[in-house]
Amino acid sequence: MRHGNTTLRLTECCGGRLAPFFRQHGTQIKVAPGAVIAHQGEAATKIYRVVRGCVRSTVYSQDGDRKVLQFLGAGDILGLGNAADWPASQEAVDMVVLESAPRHLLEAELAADPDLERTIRDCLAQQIASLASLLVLTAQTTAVERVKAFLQGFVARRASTSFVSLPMSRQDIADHIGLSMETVSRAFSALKAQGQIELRGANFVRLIQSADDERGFADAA
Amino acid sequence: MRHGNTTLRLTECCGGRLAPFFRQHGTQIKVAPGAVIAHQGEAATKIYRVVRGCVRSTVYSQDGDRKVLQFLGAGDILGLGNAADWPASQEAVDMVVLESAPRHLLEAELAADPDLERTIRDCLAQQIASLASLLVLTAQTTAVERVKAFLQGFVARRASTSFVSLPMSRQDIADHIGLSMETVSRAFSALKAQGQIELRGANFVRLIQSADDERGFADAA
DNA sequence: CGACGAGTTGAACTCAATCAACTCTCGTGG
DNA sequence: CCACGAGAGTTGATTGAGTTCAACTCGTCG
Repeated sequence: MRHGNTTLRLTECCGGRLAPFFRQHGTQIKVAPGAVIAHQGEAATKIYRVVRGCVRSTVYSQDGDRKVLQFLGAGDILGLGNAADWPASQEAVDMVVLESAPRHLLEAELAADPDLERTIRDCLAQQIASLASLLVLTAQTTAVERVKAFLQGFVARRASTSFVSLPMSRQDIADHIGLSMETVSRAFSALKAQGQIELRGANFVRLIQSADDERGFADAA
Repeated sequence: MRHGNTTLRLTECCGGRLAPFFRQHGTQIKVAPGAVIAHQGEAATKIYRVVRGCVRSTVYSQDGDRKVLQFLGAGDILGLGNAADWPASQEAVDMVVLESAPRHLLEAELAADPDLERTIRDCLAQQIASLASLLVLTAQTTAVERVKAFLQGFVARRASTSFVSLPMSRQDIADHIGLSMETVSRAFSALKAQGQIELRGANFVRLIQSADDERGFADAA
């Protein structure tokens, strides 16, 4: 089965354009690895912008099953959807620095600045595209393909040809792409054995460009 | 970890509030079952509102694998994301009636009416929730559970306690929830055998309320 | 009526989940 | 400084749910 890579890229889309807003109204906070920034179901009164580190959006079902919807990095925004409550928990993967601002200030700003509305709509559309990509990725057949596609998507955002840090655990990746931790680990080993990736420790990867890494999806929504 | 239930409900959210816009600017068209309303990748110059029938948003990958992102019904809007191209193909499942309007007219309207912006943002947020639910549903373990959850989600939108029409094929459902057609069929049979659903032909279902269905996917809100 | 497509059912197989053992790294305290 | 322990990650063996291929049924439309 031939699959193109599913570009995961979201983000940095309107994050950049919201930077002035946060510079004006935001206060900076620091969150320790594993700590929860916002609980699923809680009232969402603030919005955040990731300055540094990696955040995972996680949905929990009744029985404790986890699903990681996305990993957010520098420039990404949390809390743009205008639901009253957080639809997912937002958790720090590593040491995270955030800018936070009250939601109502954004609403005020929006009323004044129509361009900002457009920006936010773009950002939401981007998020839709990102989730759609994840759905397609999840539908991809083999575990190795899924893991490879995930890595390509994640690394693409860094645009680096050398080693890239994977701050999240194997379990996080597993819960993201719908596999067990062991299978993810095996897929890493397989990709390494096939010469498709290089590992330094468990948390630094480098993708080896192979000839048939044609481009796959244009995203956007 | 106790977390709230995962609301599946999408749609009819802002569709209704866009009705006046379409009444003013829209023209009505009719699309035959199976016909394509918009091709993935094509320029998106129009937006549509479903008046009657069922539309599926489908993403195709290079090798022809299909993923059905969502089924849209009366009141739902196609083409709200402001990407230049359609991110997915929009296809008529059964006989569909649509209202269509040029995109630029909506843009013009938006500039004039700030409430409309808000409406659209709500609708996009809703779509994000819907995709997130699908991701969680896909992560759910067994095939039978997935099919049951799909049916509950689909029927919930009709709010009917009697038989509901399932316009889409087993293959459509399979491509939606990430199973093979045969497995979907088997799941239908199993649910029927367990007395959880009733079938009239292959395309009419009735859910049998069971005691422990209260908490499962009740959407509320 | 006949035929075609959609749906169902059956049987064999396969890939990932699961359970379990083991390694590696890193941080703590003797 | 080294021993120890804890947690993350890897690897192995087994099992099972879902895929696949194939036969068959059913309903619909010419």
